[in-house]
Amino acid sequence: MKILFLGSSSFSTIVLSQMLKNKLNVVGVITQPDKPSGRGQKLKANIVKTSAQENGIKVYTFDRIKNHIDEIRDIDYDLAVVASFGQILPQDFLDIKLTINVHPSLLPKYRGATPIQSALLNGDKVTGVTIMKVALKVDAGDIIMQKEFKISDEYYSELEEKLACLGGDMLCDIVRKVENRTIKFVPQDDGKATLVRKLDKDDGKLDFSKNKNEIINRVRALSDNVGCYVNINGSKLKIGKVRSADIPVTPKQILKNKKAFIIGCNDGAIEILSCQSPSGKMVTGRDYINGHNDILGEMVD
RNA sequence: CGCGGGAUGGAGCAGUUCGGAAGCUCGUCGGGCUCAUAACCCGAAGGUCGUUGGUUCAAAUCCAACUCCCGCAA
Repeated sequence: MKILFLGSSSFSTIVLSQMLKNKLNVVGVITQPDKPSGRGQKLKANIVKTSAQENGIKVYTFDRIKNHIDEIRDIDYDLAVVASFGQILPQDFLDIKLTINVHPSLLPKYRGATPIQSALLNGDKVTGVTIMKVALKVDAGDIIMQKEFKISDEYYSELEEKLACLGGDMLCDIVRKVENRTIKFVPQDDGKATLVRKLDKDDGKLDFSKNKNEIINRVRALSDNVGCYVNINGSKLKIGKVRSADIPVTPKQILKNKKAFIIGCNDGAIEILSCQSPSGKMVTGRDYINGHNDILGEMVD
């Protein structure tokens, strides 16, 4: 079965590599064109493109897929697999061949752009991967297969990788079902659907007047993608990893302790395990305190 | 040519404005104190201040070029 893959994020890359590991026959990859990014204005190839080329797969970069329908019709494929592509697929494309999507949530929960972050942000114990037929309405297509995944204490990137691998494995079964014509479609219950929006920098600001779990969940969900931060003495401090600390501290206050970087919150305290000041590298909380012992006892915002 | 910050003993930082004996908080090693400690006391080792060149009696500090690192914005 010849597969055409569409994706453009790190999640896509992992799904793709898992598919290749599972010996699925990926004949082509469609992704977004290179964009200027990073410092300077360097044109940076997106990771899906790089990864596909390394594996000798033909890559098509289409800014708007609806402008390239004829070219796609000329591609010889049987099934299109979409994973975090970032473009809404037009009906013209869906009419060509069966198109399925790998979505890292238990649909109809968390339709939209940030299913993984949302699960972490809400402190969910269980999430999962859904593979469904792509419909015009975003993430609303009929479900083909769904598997649960128990969340332990993963951060975003770890959970993303695990779910992407799970998705890549599920695709194996699905391809087999398509070949055997035993594939079944189950409509989603639109009444139970929730939609999650994109997150931006402001969502990464930590509020230490809130409870421990809320803060920790936010860091787990956002610190390694959008980024989490607090303001100390007027400058932003990026937060990497945190954990709960069993010491009573005034909310928002930095504990006067030279051995660890601990900030009080509503129901206890949070230890900052790693953080990064502007211009600096990500360092351990201990190292940060060593170089900035003047902030001990200060309040964060 | 998108904007900006940085490179100082093993770690994280100050010192650079206004050149003139290498400093802070830790770590390491040795010793002491304590029932005990993310506690304390004493002592020691460890740096050609990113690289190259320039100015100067004198450069971490001023000038020039280069290398590497990072934040923002996309």
